[in-house]
Amino acid sequence: MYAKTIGFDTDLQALAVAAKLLAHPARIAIIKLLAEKKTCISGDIANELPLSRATVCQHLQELKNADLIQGEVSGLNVNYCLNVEKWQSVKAQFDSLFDITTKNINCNC
Amino acid sequence: MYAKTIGFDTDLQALAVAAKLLAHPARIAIIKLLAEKKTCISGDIANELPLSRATVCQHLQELKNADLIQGEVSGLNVNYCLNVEKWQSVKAQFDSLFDITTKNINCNC
DNA sequence: TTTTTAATTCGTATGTTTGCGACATACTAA
DNA sequence: TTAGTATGTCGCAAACATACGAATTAAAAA
Repeated sequence: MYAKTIGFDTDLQALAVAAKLLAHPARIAIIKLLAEKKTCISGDIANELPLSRATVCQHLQELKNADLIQGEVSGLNVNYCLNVEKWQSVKAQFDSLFDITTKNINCNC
Repeated sequence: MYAKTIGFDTDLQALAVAAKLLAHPARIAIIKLLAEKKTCISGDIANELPLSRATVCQHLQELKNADLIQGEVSGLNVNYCLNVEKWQSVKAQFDSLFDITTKNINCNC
């Protein structure tokens, strides 16, 4: 029942998946931190967010599973890194939606 | 516990809320339909989507509660309409995120 | 080797979203 | 009025998401 995505266009489904990744402030915050390169270390990221280490780690894994970030072990630490290409492609998907929907809008129904 | 958004910046929370609206293909499809003005009538929208009428109605109400669309009764039908200003502001929020995160990325951690 | 430290996974509790049939509402037409 | 049609709401079930303490893993330091 849930997430009955079959029947929708593939690109629509992909965009919905991308949107879901951004549907939590913690994940947006992580992406911003990595992009601004304020910190890369898992523990530091956790310290920046008002959530427990375990929860932050969960969000990190979610972004990692989506290939939006990458983690590299460095001794006792793990350095995370934004996957720039993937992030650009997410941007492109949103841009495409906004391009289509902000052109020739003529709402008079 | 869930949705522990307190502690995050307000704009971050707002963007997460906007992203959640786009986190289902049905809702993206509805927005596209209204923007492309293929149809405005509730029933026609439902017919375009691979979901039951009740479910589509639910998604419509969700978008309406977020003030992203408006519904106007016309006899026995209800014509929906994209709230262009709100949609533009959603676009602006995403644009802002992508602007910040695609400038000066220097991932070498 | 033992201890400490950082990160992650596990288990669990709880809240949220999705989907739909059935019912309710409200307007139209006969 | 009665029947028909278009919408929307309710209530339930299932799937999913979030949060965190506790246990686990793995590397560094003592």
